[in-house]
Amino acid sequence: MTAHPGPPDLGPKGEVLRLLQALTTATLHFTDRAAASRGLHRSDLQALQALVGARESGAGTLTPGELAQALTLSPSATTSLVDRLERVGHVERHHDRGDRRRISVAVTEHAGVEARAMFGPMAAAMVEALADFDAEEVATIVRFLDVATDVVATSDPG
Amino acid sequence: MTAHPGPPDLGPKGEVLRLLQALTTATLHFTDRAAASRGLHRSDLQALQALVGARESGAGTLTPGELAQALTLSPSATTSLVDRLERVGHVERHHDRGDRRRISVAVTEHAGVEARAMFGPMAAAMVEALADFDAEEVATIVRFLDVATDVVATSDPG
DNA sequence: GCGGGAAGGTTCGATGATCGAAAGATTCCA
DNA sequence: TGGAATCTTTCGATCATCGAACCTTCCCGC
Repeated sequence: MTAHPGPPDLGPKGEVLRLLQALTTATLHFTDRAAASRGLHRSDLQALQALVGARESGAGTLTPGELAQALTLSPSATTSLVDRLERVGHVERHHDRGDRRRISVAVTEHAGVEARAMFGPMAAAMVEALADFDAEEVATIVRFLDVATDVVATSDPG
Repeated sequence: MTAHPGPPDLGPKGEVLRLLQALTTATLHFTDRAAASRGLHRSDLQALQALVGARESGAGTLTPGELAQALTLSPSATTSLVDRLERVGHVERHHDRGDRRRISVAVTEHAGVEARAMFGPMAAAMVEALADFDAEEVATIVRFLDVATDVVATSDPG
């Protein structure tokens, strides 16, 4: 035993932390594989996800500026990113009526199909796995995920 | 209503999916901020996390090869990564006794301090938030996270 | 022992994602 | 109408990453 600090045992709550990290790592690997198998990058997939999310949330489309903010990316990098995605037919640029400085970036139907191909099976597997939890347990899970997301979003990484 | 497909309403289980995505996004942003504020990259932080995890799991250290596999990175990129981290004093290279082809990469105490500074407060906030859940609920959460990680890890992104 | 192959890391050159600064285009306001 | 503000793009430079070749060290059959 060469005197390593070792993990401070926090009991079941420490287990939650450990599992959250494992989940994050697994998710990262999953998206990496999904992106790599299509010749895309992590940022591209993030962008598609943000755009699909915007469409489903009623916002419809995003501007390059909003996309840059969502991805913590510089405006110039975002231009390149949209160029890439447009080149392969995953998004389209449209001039905003009303404010013609603005560009609206929208996912194409083609991208929607690909997104479903990537994440659909996993989502289905997740729903199936959730069959093992009763309604009350699912409610607990929802409550936890809500709180956990809030903690992560509002924590300061120093 | 311009005939967007909209989100297929899956009820509470769909809510779980949505929240998992939100959690993933929040985590990604958190690590991005943590890395950027220290002049590090996402891969560097991933590497440190993997190395700290290895130390706490009893494995002790990792070789560049294992690190490459853990990060889905090419061997050459991993060499550069270890160079970077070594240059700023976060890791050390040691020749493996016994098999001198092997190099063991170990985090320094300095890196451990930084890691705690980055993730400690968030972990504490998470534990505090978990105080609102009784033992049975925590057990449900643990069970869910375990299953969810397994689903993500074993799903095929097509 | 002693060669030939396998395994682990590193070096090299090239690609490309990203950044910061500056420019272009358009809108808003005085 | 003129100037500041906003949004996006262009430009040049930096650096993380990749693939291929290389070097060292280990293992195995003879």
